[in-house]
Amino acid sequence: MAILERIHLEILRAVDRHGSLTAAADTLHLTQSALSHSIRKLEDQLGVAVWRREGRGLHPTQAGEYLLAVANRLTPQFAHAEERLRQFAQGERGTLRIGMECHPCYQWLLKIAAPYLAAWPEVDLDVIQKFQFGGIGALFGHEIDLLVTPDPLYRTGLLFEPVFDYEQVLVVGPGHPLRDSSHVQPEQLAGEILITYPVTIDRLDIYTRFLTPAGISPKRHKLIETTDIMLQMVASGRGVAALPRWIVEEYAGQFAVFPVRLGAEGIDKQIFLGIREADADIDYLRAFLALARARRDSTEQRQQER
Amino acid sequence: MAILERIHLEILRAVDRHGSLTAAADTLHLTQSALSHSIRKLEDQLGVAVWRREGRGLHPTQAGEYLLAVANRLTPQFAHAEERLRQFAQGERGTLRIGMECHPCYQWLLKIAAPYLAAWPEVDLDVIQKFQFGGIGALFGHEIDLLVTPDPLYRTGLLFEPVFDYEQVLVVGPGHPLRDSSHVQPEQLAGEILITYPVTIDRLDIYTRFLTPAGISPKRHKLIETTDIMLQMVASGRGVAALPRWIVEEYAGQFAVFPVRLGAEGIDKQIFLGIREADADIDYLRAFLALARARRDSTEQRQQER
DNA sequence: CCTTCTTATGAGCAAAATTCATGATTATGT
DNA sequence: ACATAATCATGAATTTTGCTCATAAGAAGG
Repeated sequence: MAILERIHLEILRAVDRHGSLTAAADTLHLTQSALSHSIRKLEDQLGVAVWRREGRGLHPTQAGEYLLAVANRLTPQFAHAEERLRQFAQGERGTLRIGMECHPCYQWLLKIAAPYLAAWPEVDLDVIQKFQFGGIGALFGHEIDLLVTPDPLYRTGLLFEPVFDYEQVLVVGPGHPLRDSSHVQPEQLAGEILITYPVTIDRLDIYTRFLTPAGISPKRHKLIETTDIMLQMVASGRGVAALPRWIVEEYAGQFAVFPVRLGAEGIDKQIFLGIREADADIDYLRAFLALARARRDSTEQRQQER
Repeated sequence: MAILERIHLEILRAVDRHGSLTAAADTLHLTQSALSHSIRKLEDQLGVAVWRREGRGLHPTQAGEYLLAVANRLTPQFAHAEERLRQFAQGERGTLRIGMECHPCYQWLLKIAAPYLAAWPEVDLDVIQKFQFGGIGALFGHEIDLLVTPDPLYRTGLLFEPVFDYEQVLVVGPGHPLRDSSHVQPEQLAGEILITYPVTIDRLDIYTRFLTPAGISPKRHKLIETTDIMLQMVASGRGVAALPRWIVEEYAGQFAVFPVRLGAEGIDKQIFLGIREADADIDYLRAFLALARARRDSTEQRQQER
């Protein structure tokens, strides 16, 4: 069915550039005879001559001119495609699809993204926050390549690694009675308005690890999407929230908000990165993990210095 | 050197469209095994997987998605090129490059061109009037495919055929003493201003076949490029010219010009079409000759009816 | 659980591509 | 003008490639 092949286009181009079959054969690492046979067969199959043979010269016919134009258009695209695929093979190029399962994760990712994109110019990032079957499912189903989550699920085929430790604290406004307390007990929140991100209660540590074990509920529960607005509400005394300590510290200059330890021990949390085991040797993915790891180490050091 | 071939792109597309190797194999008239081997080899050579194999399904990897996009872009271009070349082979498509060696020829060509272009929508006309080595040379050197000339040169490799007969006449204005003469003798032009196209004298029949044999020269010789201006000059009594009788008749309504026979016998001329013998079987070229021939026959008939 | 449908794989074979050797033709240089 | 060198074409031999067949292994569906 198919008559015209890449090799024919390469031959047309080479002959055009080098002026003769013989010269073209050298650059294509074939013999003059091979090219002659090749084009002869093409001409037979198409029923049209590509060249006029005049003495020892070859001059393109109208069909040959047309075919040469096609060759000049298509041949570079083959070469380019092969180069691209080589980059894919080397792990230099690709799209890293990152799934996020927690709001603080996103704040963390923003800090990693900039240096990563600079180091891997041929890699695109794609951040996805809605999954049909949860983050783990998305990882398994190849919807994403990397999962950023506080809840690792060690399963065969998946690899998880902690990349960020932090303390989850209560955030209160400047006029709040708990503002200067060393810590807060669950009972002290019974009369409070609690502001959280709009997710189910079983994914909120302040419930699962603080209020629910003590059998306490806040007076009211408000849902707010963004961190800025949440902190604005807290600063103006309209409620309290639970957030990572480092986020509270980061916003301290902007809003009058104050961290209070949750319980005497505090609630310690970790963010994990999860990947498919099969992807463990993709360069740009390893590089992301390495960057996250390096950042973790330097952060720990800073925290110890305090 | 070259790894990626047209067949790989065809396979990628077929699998994408039909969902499985097996189904794709049917449409490509190959076995499932052939496709499997083919892509496997491609993957080995590129060092990158095209599909993730999951159970009995094939899902494109990032590289596969990219390659599919390439396939969707390039594959139709191959098909289109083959279709074009098939048209070249059938003589349905091409560019007919016509060389013109005489001014009246051009007037004649205009009449042929319209019906020809309508009948051969895929054929382009290209009219060329300047040749480095004359019309015959241009035909030999493949600068043109068809020569319209009053001077056939029968040579091996070329075919000539007369397509138009006409009488070359003297044209005079309304106040000219020769206006109603049955014919003119060379001596009567000795005191005239002769207007001709700007070509060498050996290509002007009024010299070669009328004035020069009688040893006569006109009083002055003016050169004018276009037929309209030439006739305007003649009509206003600024000189006389030599043109085909049918051109004079055609412009008779527009300008007050009158034909006078050159000598008692008149000067009879013919226009010939010349082609390369090797091109004699090109459909769109034969069609042009046939159209010219048909027109000649109908014109002769009209002339006989008078 | 068995059947069915999928892809993968290795061996053998057929076909295609390539090379080799050579001939024919035509520029080129002496 | 003639020998020389360079070109492309061609047919046969050879190598390489691609394809099919037979079959295995794995997964989906009734």
